[in-house]
Amino acid sequence: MAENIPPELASDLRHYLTRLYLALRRHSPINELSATQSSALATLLDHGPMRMGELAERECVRMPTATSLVDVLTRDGLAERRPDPDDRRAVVISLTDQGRALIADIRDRRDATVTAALEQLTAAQVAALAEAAPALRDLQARLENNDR
Amino acid sequence: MAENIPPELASDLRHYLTRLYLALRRHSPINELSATQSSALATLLDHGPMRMGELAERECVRMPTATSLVDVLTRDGLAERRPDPDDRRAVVISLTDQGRALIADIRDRRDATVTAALEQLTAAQVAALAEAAPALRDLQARLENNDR
DNA sequence: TATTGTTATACTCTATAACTATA
DNA sequence: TATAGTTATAGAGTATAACAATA
Repeated sequence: MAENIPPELASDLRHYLTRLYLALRRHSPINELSATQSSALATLLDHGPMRMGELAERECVRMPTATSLVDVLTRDGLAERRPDPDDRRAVVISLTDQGRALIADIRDRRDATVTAALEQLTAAQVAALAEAAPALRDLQARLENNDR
Repeated sequence: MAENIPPELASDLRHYLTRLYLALRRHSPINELSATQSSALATLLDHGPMRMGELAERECVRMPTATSLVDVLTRDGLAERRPDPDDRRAVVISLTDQGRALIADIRDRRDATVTAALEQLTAAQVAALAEAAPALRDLQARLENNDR
């Protein structure tokens, strides 16, 4: 494990990461979906149909919040509730074809935005980012784990 | 400028950055300040007293939002309004000593959280992150600029 | 009894529109 | 008339508490 952490690194990373997220978020498609909604759709796309409780947990929200979120997605034809055949208390949330197409399209356009920004960096900077990507993933995992 | 962007890099970075932000955000001090409030305090700490309109612009919110945010900060003794001596329509927002101490303390604790996670990575990973930090800063700047 | 989900209610954050006071 | 800020109002997102149906 690392021992000599450069003194400013934690502060710099926290600052840049926060700003990057806000910049990315500002590129969220206006007039289409909120960040909350697109996050839920992406979770459903990546992990398949799931029960309300699992969706709430993955999105780090409480059940009533998930209920009202799914209400909106259902109203807009992006997701649907079905009864769970194994447990009549439960519902299973799944994407509609329209929901699947929309979130895939949004992802493509967001990736294109980041690619366009990357193209304005130097080749060395892009290489540094590619080198650091796995460390970013692990850093995130550590933060999540230290959390719970 | 870079030309050959690795195909998965944009997608990976977007994903890790989003998750990292959410993980960092979850470490926000509970029962103390919301993300919105601490962001405003940090802006006031970094840039000194400013008028309501400037605070709104820096926080990327509209004026009524800034007004109610400052209402809360004032109510809690973290900031204060003063008349602008040069323009009797305007107010100047400044931190109180209590607000300054609180935001400095929050920053220190957030940095400590990130440092603790960094210490669990390998030395090579920490080096890769330190190497990539300037590129993260520039990537953010490009995204902001492409935006406006 | 315990669990799954919904309903009721409330607070924060955000916005637009209308207003007041001053420039 | 234009600008700085506030007030009025509304909608999204979040929470806790209380409830219904089922396990």
